[in-house]
Amino acid sequence: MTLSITTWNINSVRLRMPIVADFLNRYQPDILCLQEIKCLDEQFPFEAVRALGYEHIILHGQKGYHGVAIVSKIPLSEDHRHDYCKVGDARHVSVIFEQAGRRIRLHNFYVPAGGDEPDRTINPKFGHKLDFIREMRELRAGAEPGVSAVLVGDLNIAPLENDVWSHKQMLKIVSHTPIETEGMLEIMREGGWLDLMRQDVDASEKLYTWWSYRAKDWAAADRGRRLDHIWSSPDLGPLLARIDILREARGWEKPSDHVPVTATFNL
DNA sequence: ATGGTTGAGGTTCAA
Repeated sequence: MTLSITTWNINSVRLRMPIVADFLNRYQPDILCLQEIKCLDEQFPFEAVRALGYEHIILHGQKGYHGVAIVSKIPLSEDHRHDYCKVGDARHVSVIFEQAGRRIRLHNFYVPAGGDEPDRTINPKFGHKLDFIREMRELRAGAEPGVSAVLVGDLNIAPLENDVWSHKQMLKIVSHTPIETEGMLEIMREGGWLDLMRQDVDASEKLYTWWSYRAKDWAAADRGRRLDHIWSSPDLGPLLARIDILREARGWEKPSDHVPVTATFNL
């Protein structure tokens, strides 16, 4: 039995519903995790999503900014929303589901972008990002006995040299500064998480999930970053069948600046 | 070194 989970920063789910429908119709993942839905819970396009066969919907919405959603063909239970840094942002939701007799906790994150200046003394948004990822260290892949774990989302950090188009030129750019990349590796080490994308694609290869809207020609310049991630507890590592990064979605009509990333498991 | 684009909700912020 297989299990497929997609993560996608959608940058307004209401505006982007046509490409969400195209994606779900074509690829049919079991579960889709969205970030930056940019709407209140009651504004979510429930009917359109349910009509596509995704009847189980868990939201943590917010007016205008942020917001995360999990839509699923598989029933979802035990949903939680953690208010990181206690600022009232909708940046996390988690659920438990069951597939092939296995219970899995799924976390969906939208980590703060952190602004432009990588110095918390002059940029509070960068400080917030550092505090947020520090708090994420508490999250253990093995927190619940008998329950496997998957963590996905837009983590807004590209941790490895080949997660950015130029390591050297990006070292002082927010998303690839050492304090962020080391902080992310520390979350993984302390929490016992596996980086499933890098299990599938060697660290020597460039790997991107996001391309800026500001480039004249995103595909030609190809100055991407790997900001979106799929992690799991160690027991799921050997069960990973493949990772698919849908680069072509960056070229769709009215695209998000992030593309869908899907992990498929053989359970 | 700089500026470039997008979305939501309003004449500006966050990304």
